[in-house]
Amino acid sequence: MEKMDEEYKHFLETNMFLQTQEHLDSWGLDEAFSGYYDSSSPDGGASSKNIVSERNRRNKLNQRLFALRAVVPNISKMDKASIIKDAIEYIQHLHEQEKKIEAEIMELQSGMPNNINPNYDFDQELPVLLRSKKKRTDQLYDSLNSTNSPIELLELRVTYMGENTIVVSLTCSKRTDTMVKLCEVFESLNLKIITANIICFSGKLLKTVFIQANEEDKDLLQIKIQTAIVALNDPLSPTSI
Amino acid sequence: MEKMDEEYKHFLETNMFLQTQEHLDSWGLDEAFSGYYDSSSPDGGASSKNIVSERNRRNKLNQRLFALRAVVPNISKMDKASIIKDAIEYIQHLHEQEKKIEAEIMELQSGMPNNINPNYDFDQELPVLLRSKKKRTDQLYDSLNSTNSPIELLELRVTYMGENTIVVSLTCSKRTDTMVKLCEVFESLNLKIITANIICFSGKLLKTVFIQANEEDKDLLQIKIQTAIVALNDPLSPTSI
DNA sequence: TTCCACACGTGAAAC
DNA sequence: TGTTTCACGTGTGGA
Repeated sequence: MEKMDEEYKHFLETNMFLQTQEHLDSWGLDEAFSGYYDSSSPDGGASSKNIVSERNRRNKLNQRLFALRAVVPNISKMDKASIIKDAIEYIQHLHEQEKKIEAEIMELQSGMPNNINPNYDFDQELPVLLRSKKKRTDQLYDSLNSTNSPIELLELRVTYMGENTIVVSLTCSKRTDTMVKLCEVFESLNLKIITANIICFSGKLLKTVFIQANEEDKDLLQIKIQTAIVALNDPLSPTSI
Repeated sequence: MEKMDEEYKHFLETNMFLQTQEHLDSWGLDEAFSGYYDSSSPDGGASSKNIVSERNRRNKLNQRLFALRAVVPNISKMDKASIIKDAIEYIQHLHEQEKKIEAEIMELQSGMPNNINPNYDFDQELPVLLRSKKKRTDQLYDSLNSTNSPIELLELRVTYMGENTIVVSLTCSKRTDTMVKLCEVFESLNLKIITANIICFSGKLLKTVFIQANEEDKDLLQIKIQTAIVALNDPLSPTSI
């Protein structure tokens, strides 16, 4: 039995060579062989299903690792561990870069929150912030993509303007009840609103709200607005955090 | 011998439970045990080194996978394959995002060269851009930093909104004659202005202008506004381009 | 030769 | 129940 396993193993590896033309790739892309043993194993009976299952699992894992290698540039060593390591470093690199760019854009828009750029997704700008915040952001992302919600948020910016004033500027699709729901959101937050303004244009609603608040309240305010909109779009979801 | 292995295995897993307090994490973070078998295995001699080597290799791999899970948000399942899958999707997500942001900054930079951010290098983000553009950017940068100009432009965005309408949104410092000079600029450009609005706040002027124009005119309009402001600030310089 | 990385089969545990 | 996932020891082939 061991002899047969060995032969099968060699057969498999040899075929991998032929398939990938590179011995360094020998541990990936053998999904086509997953059904081989399966068809020739009505003899084993007992644990042969476990064998093929395990083999499929390993193949899947290697396939994933292969795919991971594909999306990460500058992979020096083809090592399994090295691939994961490079992927980690690459993600961290992207995080840093994102943080930099976020600071850049933050500064760019700090003086002028109510600019309109419809094809830009704002919540992708929050990179390595607090995990809870990120989670909430993702919930928001899911919620805003539900096309039947009254508020489809396209952009949200909260900027401190100095003199204890925060400017909230948001863009959303113009739908039925959007305007009233939007007002309800800001009503519910019990803010000290100095002045507010809504412009309707080109199927979009642009709302600008000047709020009396401290600079430290900026982030909290943004979170509160986001969660309020999410809760309004999807009252069933437990967005209590 | 198998019996002993089994016992050791159970011992290890039990300790993992105690260590991680969660059975889902049972396959990670056992680096502390890597030296255990090593010290108690002068008896085997032959292949026991291979055993401990293989164990170390597995531990390293699991550790890496654990670290990978840490840098990827939204990991739903703790599955090995799922972790890699989520990592792949996350990297692809970041790639898309990067592309978007690069386009965004491209637009920002081409439309608003007089932004101030000394500690960020645009050249890192824009690899093969035209050099002439960059040169012109520097010229404009010099012009805006003359603190005695009536218009110190802080931000300028020109966006096509659909329905033959372009929205110009700009921010500048509030100084003497800024408002009238700003109006003169837009007067001089002979545009089909639908509506315009200026908000003065916190030492800044925020001006929004809706202009009837085609989408193709967007970039040209942006340049015209920039050059008009520059020419207004420094009438002596030959900013005819 | 040793070292390293891998695929394999196997039993157990979790869902 | 069975299916899935895991760690383990082992043998193999390439540096």
